[in-house]
Amino acid sequence: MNIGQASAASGVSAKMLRYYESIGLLPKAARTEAGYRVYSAKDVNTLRFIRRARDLGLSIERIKLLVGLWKDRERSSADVKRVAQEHVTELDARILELTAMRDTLQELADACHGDHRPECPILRDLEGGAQAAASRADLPNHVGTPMRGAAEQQRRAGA
Amino acid sequence: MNIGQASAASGVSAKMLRYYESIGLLPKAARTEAGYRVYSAKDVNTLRFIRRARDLGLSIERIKLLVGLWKDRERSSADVKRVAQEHVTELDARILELTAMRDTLQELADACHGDHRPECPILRDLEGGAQAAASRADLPNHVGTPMRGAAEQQRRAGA
DNA sequence: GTAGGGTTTCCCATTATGGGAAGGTCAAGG
DNA sequence: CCTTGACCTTCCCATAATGGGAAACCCTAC
Repeated sequence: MNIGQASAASGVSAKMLRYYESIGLLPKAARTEAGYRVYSAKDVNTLRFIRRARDLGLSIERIKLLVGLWKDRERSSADVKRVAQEHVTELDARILELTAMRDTLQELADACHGDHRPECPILRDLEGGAQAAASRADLPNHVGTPMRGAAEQQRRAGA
Repeated sequence: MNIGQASAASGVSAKMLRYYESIGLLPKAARTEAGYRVYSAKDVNTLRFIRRARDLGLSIERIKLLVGLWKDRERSSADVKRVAQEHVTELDARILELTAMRDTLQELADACHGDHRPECPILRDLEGGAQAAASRADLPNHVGTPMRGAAEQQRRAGA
């Protein structure tokens, strides 16, 4: 199997196949005399595994761990579960952040007339954070001023 | 005001101040004879605006638009609202994706014993996507096989 | 043998951010 | 007046995962 065929069979682009090999997620593929990479059906299985793990949003680093556990007959399911659970925790955190942003922005947009006039609560809020935050302190589910920085810096660091 | 003071007053790092200037989000700052950047209270206002917009997850490109509208006395609130609404739409899409991932992974983790034994539904699922997808077709809120690719590719393209 | 399509490697770009080096500046204290 | 430490400057590098594209090579069918 050529790289193109392995790519088609696994749903992983040829570009990524080479990349995964280069970073050690995949072992170095065998080569033909001409230097073409050669893949087996077993390799395609691994690729599909990786593809599905990526679809679940797992990072390459975590996928490396999972592939290792997958190939290890002696693994404990606890190890696998821990990796999965860590990712769920991160997803939850990210979802909370995005939801807070979404809700705040939706509230502001709802309060905006959206007509030809220049008056706009969205800009007013961005302009005068603290004051505006006080004025919408009674609204539910918004990104409060004290929240800013902390969670945000986290997200940026993690991303 | 030096860059350090503007940074402290706005919550935007000095590094980012220079970066924003380099990409044209900020006008070129005035300089002292020695070449130090100089900022005014008005500049700090703009920086705070940008900071808050970033906290709401807006991209630099959209913030450029918003800053433009903000400074434009002739703007229509409809223009501002549209930009905000576009971002809400993207946030919603991302939240849906992450939630689907989260739910699928949580279901798999819940089904995993998490003990010393190697048997693990998580790995089984990653291994045999199609079959596993069929076996959990009755479960709610999971990442269905037909969903994969489409939404995922979108996310990756957009990210 | 030649055309067309697959492959290889290498470099570049993306997004927004931080780290760090080498060197200039400024203010306070000796 | 000179030193010291804190600040500033620019420039390069790194991040995560992916795509784009060029130049050169290979293979197969006609």
